[in-house]
Amino acid sequence: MTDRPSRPVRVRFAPSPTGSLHIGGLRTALFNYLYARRHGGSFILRIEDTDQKRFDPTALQTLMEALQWAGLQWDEGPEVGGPYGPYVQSERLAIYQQWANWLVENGKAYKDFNANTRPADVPFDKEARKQAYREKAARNEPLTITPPSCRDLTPDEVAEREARGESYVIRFKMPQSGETIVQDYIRGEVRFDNQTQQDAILLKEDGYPTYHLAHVVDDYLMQISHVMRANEWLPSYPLHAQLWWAFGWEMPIYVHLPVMLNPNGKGKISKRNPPKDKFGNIIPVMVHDYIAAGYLPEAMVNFLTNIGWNFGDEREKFTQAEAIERFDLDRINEANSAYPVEKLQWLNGEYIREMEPLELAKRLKPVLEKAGYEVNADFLLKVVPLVQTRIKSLNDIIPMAGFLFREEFIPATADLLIQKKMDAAQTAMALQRSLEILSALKDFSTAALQEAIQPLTESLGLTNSQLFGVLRVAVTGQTISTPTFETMDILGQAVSIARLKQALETLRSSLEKPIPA
RNA sequence: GGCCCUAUCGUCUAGCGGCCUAGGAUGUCACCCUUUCAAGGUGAAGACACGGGUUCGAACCCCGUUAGGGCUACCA
Repeated sequence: MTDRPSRPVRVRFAPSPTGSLHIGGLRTALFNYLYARRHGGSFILRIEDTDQKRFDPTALQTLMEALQWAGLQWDEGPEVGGPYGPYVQSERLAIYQQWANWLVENGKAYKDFNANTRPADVPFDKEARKQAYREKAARNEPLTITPPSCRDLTPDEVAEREARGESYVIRFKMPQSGETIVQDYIRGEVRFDNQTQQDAILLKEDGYPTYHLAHVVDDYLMQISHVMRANEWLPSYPLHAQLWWAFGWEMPIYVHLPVMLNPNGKGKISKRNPPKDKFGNIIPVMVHDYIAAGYLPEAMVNFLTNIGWNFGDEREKFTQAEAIERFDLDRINEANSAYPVEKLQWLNGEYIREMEPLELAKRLKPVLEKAGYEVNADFLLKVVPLVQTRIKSLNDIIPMAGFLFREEFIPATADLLIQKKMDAAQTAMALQRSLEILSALKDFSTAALQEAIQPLTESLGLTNSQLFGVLRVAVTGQTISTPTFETMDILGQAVSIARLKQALETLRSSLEKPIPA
């Protein structure tokens, strides 16, 4: 098989709007998008909102925001429209009902009136669910209501029960013997024994379709050429294939993508059990958390493209345009992968470092403003070179250089001011002498500061690290900060000197205090 | 429990029967640079899950075991 498509490429991303976009969903969308662009095809966004219980009115907007942030513009779908709309499934109910009835009329599906045999709610939690299945199996109880007794009702019986106003669902008549052989682009042929299959519900009691029906009908009507979806759908693929065959429609190519697992490889990455990094920090799962955390869309896209697929040439860093040029289905991995967050950190840092300072400033501005700082563009541009190699995410600028944008200054305590192998008296002396020099300075530029202060290390018998460290903490209030002289330059002479004096005061009062026992 | 998928350094991956004494990246560690933190430079440690086949030859093909993941809903 080759991934040269035999018909116009039309792929879709079909999320269920239950919240913000999941990071795994973004990757699925991305693979679809890359493939569409690679072959000059169309990328379609379809909203699968057929579960009224999980309806979230804000989700659609958030979802589209996330896709747009990542630069995945859809050619057809909500807002942009298209020739095969509507693209929201809840607006297509009549279509699904029509086709469900067509299946019934043609003997491929049937009305099931046994609403009272509906199984109790399946536990949502994965472990609990698994446990429930195990227990049922141990008691030799049927796991589900198979086979439903309405499968072989006569037309008269059906008409009679319908006339009585009994509610029903429409179930698919799955073949009860033989096997269903399906083709997955990545895995090849997969076989399922039909005896292990059940008659899935296509149309619910409320008239809404299930995913199974809706996606087949829509993919047909929208002329989808490739169904690229997460591999958790593989077990229901035989159902879907049988549906295509029952309708007599030409099937698209199905591509079951590997999924992303928690960083420790245990379980699918999920927001319900948020994964943690090695420091115990929660790793975001939703795209919006990454936006809020200051990740760059270009880094995110690069990162995600590298999981389950790789660029080749041993290149880790590439643009989306470059990825489009050589994206192919044949090199998609079949195995799931643990979510490698640390690579995202690294890549994000790489993108920050190679960015034009002006561009970085533009992206940093809203972050600072969100933190409550007023930002002068020229001033920010002076700060950018000092933070560019030091931040891995946009938000890192707050702890690193937030003090430059704050009105109020939080002075350091004496123990922070005192550097390694120094005492309070020595530190005070260093500050005193520095103050004398700096007060007299006419030129307060980085180079001049360096030149003026440097000789002091020798006369005080200190290392650069010690003396500059004292000044750093005095001026920034932090032990980790932007470089000392550059920072003083930006802060200006008056502010710098005021802070040095303040530090000196802190040390003097600590010297006067009796040493605690 | 049943069914399905998967298995190369900690992690993401290259490899598609001889180019493999298994390559890259990240992470880790060491050293250099150094004004803290970074960045940068140099280097090190680190993997074909296991057992059978097939073959002159196997990380690559087949079978089994083990492990992981998924599905088993009137959720997608």
